[in-house]
Amino acid sequence: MDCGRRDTRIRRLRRDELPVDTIELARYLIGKILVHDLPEGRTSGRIVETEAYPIGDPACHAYRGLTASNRSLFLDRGHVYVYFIYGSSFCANVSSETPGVGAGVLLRGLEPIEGVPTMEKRRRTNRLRELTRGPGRLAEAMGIDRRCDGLDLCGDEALWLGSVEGETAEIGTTTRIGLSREAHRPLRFHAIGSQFVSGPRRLLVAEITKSRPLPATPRL
DNA sequence: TATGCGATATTCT
DNA sequence: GAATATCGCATAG
Repeated sequence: MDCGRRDTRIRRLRRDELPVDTIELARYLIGKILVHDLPEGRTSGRIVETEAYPIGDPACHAYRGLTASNRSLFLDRGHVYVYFIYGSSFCANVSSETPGVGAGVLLRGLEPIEGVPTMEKRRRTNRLRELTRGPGRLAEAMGIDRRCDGLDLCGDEALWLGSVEGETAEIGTTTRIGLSREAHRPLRFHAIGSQFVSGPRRLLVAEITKSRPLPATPRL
């Protein structure tokens, strides 16, 4: 892979580039970039693990209909839904269907690109692999909390989705993690070979669905 | 590497 | 009151 003078600037994704389908979006987001610009600096990383929570899925937070807490899942695709779980962690999702339809994609793993020192400070550790591996760690490292709920990732905001040209990941498909309902469905996607994918190793062996290597992390 | 456990806050029953 | 899309630490092999 070319690691020379190529311009690796991150380009903002437009909403019309996002698939209008939860499962397709979950796959599409593997290899894309999540960026958060705050006064303390930019943090960014490559998305390496997602889970789909599609329409009609009992495990989806939108399954029982619109409430005050899950309303962001019903926004047009490309908005953030943030929730707090187990008394300890925030998790970030990307809304994934048309306005009024509730579904989302959980972001579970990120490969840090920019702002590692900021992430280390937020996470209170300097162990690289533990900065952004897992949904709660990812949100904490990126400075994502309930204030981000409802933001438009495709708008002109501090938190946004980006792309570096030419990226394609070798994507593995497995069952989702931490569920008691609908636990059998193959709705978890990950970049094969990434050190920043969560969950037990045995899950990494599952079906390979694409076959081009993830490029080297761009130096920005 | 893997398994188990306790802590914790919010939401819904 | 129960359940939960988790984390960090402990322990065993």
